[in-house]
Amino acid sequence: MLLDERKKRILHAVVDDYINTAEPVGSRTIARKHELGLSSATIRNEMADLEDMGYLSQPHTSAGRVPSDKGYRFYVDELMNVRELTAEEAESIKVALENRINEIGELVRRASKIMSTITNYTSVAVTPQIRRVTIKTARVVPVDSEKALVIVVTSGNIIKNRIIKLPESISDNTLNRISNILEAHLVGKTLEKANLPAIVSTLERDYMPRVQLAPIIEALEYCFNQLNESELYLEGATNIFNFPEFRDVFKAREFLNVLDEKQTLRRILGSAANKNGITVQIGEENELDAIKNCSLVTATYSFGDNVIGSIGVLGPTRMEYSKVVSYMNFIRKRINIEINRIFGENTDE
Amino acid sequence: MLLDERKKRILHAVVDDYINTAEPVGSRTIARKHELGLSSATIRNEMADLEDMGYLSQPHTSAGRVPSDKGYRFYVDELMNVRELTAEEAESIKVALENRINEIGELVRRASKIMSTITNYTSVAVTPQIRRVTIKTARVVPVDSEKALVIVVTSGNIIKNRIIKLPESISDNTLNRISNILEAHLVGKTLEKANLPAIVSTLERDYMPRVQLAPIIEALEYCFNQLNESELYLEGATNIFNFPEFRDVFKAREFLNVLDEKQTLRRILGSAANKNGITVQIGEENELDAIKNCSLVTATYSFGDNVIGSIGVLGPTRMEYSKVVSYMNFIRKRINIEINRIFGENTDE
DNA sequence: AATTAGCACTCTTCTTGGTCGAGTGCTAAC
DNA sequence: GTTAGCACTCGACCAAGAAGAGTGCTAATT
Repeated sequence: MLLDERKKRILHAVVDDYINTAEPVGSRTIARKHELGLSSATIRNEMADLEDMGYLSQPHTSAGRVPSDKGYRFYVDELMNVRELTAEEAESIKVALENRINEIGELVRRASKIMSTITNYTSVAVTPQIRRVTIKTARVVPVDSEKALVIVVTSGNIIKNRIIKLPESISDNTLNRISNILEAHLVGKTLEKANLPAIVSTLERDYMPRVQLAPIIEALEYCFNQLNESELYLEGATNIFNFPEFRDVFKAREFLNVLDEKQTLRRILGSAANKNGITVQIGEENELDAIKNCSLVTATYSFGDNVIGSIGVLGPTRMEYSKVVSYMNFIRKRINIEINRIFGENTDE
Repeated sequence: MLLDERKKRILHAVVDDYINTAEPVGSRTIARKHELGLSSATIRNEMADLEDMGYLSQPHTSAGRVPSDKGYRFYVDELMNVRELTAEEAESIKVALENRINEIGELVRRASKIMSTITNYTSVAVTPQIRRVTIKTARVVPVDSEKALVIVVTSGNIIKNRIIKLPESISDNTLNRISNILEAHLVGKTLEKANLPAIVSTLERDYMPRVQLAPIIEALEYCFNQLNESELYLEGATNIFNFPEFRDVFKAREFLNVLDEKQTLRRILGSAANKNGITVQIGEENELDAIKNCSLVTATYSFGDNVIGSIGVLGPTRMEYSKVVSYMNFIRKRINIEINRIFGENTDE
């Protein structure tokens, strides 16, 4: 059954009110605060209908109404007003995201930080875990007489490095030669296509003893593994204490425990990353039991046609959806723009 | 006034009991659990004395006794048994700290992690912020046609790097020449003694236009700044939820907020770092109001004769001091040993 | 036929008062 | 000096009652 205009207006009012106050909303309150031109009795009848339809629920018989997950869902899909940011808001975010950032990790971290401070919820973000990332350089740099540094830089300027201990002193020239061979084999390749055994045999043909190569190859593998692992940023974890729904220590603890499980968080964000654009997951819609009283707004960001990562805002189901989505929309666009700048048009086709 | 043997035994019993149960300890409990050969009445009298002297206090008239900060202080200084770790405990920590760690940051982070999981409290650690750190290498490595990577490695194998955008394409050879000049000027120097202007003039004498040098110098400065900033690691923040003293949300929030303020934490740890060895700060002895119901056990670690950083365990004043100190003793020793290994005897005199 | 006023009813929250039990402090006996 | 005994204190717990917010239903109104 569809909702008529009046029911929509009332549902809208209830959700707005509950989001603001965190208290069950009564018919009188609606009649007073919102100019609907209806008496509390009429509203009462409508609210009873909305409850029958599953959009609202009552904590107990003589309390006001609280939106159900279905109610929030309808609100998010049909009712809420997503606004454009003002010129000033837009500008300040824009500046914060383009200022001196040459690295994709830093970009995503800052975006997450911004979302968390603006919305007062918890923000989570993952850096790209892109198999498509290509290697821009891979070198071995001498550090001292017995140690060297293996460096890998990929498109997006993601840098990984690893100190290695050389089995015996190797001359700078030799390291340079090795670096050149590494680059010849690796530059422009994706991680998947990197063929380490081929490098080993080329180097051996060049009279490099295998024992000296071992730590270098090991370090390269280490760097590649690190590149495959996306990093996860978390901001504003303690913001939940601002919300009455978490004034119970057990609730708060459960929430914070979820945030401690990086692996789980990554999965949650990842599952939203399949879809394009902005996704809102409300309460029971979340897979994870521990956040079934929370909502998660995620946005994906892309390079070219490929979704490469996502950023999310996690808060109580009683979330300021319109605010979060409005900002998320904008930030998402900015991230995409900045990513294109960082990856650079010419180095990655 | 000094405490006689019997008072000490009773105080010891009260503190032990309270640490275990978190409930005020009554005279009957002591008489029953601990074989002191005294009736509850006698113990009652002694406890009244201990209260007069300030070692114990009563939450309310008809409750048992709770140790005061002064009581804990006496316990820590005179009563508690610090034990040696068993061979197995020692071995497993030893292995965890030497396994594949070539970097001082990673070492400290793992030590912190170990302390937090073993003790179930929150652990904090700062990496060295050493002006005495010397530069082992400084290079500019080409990344692609328009970007390069500036790398600085110091003793202790602390690595910092920064991507720069070159104003115009510079050949690999030139970058190599620049790297050589950087190394000539910087290797073996401490950060303080690094003379960037001298490098600029040397490079200019070598016909490098200043505009091309600017981003390189800037990146070096960035790396040096990063090196001056010590990193801070935090483990087991949510452990506080295990303790009844934090079942009040406001308490928990206050505690977690302190942990969010990296700057404050650094100061707290730093102020303990003046002293040598292990320090225990109990309740009101802490500067910071927000942790006046907590105790902090800190240990410093050193390279050579210089204290270069510290690691701390933060928990309720009702802390298992003897356990924490026992483990801290051992971990501190291990960190010192590993640091000497990582810094290496020959590269830093 | 839709809306509204009115009212009885329900359920939570807050307060009050009373009991229970743990633990103390004091006194007198050992 | 130690201990048994007892009156006393105070928080924890529970039940009963009052207050208040909000509902659902019925009957009156538009």
